[in-house]
Amino acid sequence: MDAGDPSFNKASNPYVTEQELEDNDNASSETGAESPPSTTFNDIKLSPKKGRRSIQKRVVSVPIKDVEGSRFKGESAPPSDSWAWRKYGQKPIKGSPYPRGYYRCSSSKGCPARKQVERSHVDPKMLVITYSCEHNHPWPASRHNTAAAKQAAAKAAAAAEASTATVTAVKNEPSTSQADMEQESGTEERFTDLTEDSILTTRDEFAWFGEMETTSSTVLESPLFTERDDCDADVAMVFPMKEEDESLFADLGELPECSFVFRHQRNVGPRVGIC
DNA sequence: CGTCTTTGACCGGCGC
DNA sequence: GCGCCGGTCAAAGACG
Repeated sequence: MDAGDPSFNKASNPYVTEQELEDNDNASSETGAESPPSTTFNDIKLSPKKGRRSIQKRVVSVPIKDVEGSRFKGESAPPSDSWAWRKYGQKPIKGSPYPRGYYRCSSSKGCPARKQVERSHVDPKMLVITYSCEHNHPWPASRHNTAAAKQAAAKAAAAAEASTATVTAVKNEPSTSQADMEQESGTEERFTDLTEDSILTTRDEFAWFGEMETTSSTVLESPLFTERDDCDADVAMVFPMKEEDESLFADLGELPECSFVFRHQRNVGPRVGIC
């Protein structure tokens, strides 16, 4: 995904919807209640005191049923991805029986990325995740490369023992339409697991993702971003499972039947597939 | 020992 | 102007 691919953006991607900024959470929650997982992109402006002029915000709704049995039962499970997140707060939200967790990117110092995780009060089976980051801010190294990452991986490894199968059982059955998309748009311009799944793509909206390639070699080292061919075939199955990787993907096993993937490809920005 | 989560307090924005 | 609410801070304890 680069400047040469203007078609691959939130406006053209049928799996991405935009919603009113002020209704980010509610909108996504409501959407999640009756529709497949949805995502939204928003550029927002925070108060000057925050020192952040332009914040990119993305709202993701994912089914949470698989999380029910995890250690996050009853909580808003922080979705796993390739980065480390540190929880810095939790607040009960008015109108919702579920608290909202506030997570900060801990993959690198000074990382401005944040995400909020909460259950949809409309549909408790849906998890609403809001990602936000400064516009164009370089995305940090994969959590593979941090102490926190190792610790998280260790935790994940423990959890993986009980859910290793889940890692590979993530629903990612290539659909006909998916295959078609692949052929039409090229293998590097598509996601897997599109059926009834939402997709996040990143271009200008999340340029800071795109900078990963230049800011962190560790990202490229991760099979998440190197096994492109495999990814094309099946997100859940494609990655060679080294121990470390298993740990990483063990987290995925805790996600609601979902493989949450940040893909980073040559000339193509990273993408997030929500299923 | 370093990093994490938890949790109450604090602050600022916004609506009335 | 006031109160409510969301977001963040920071201290304390837990964990590996």
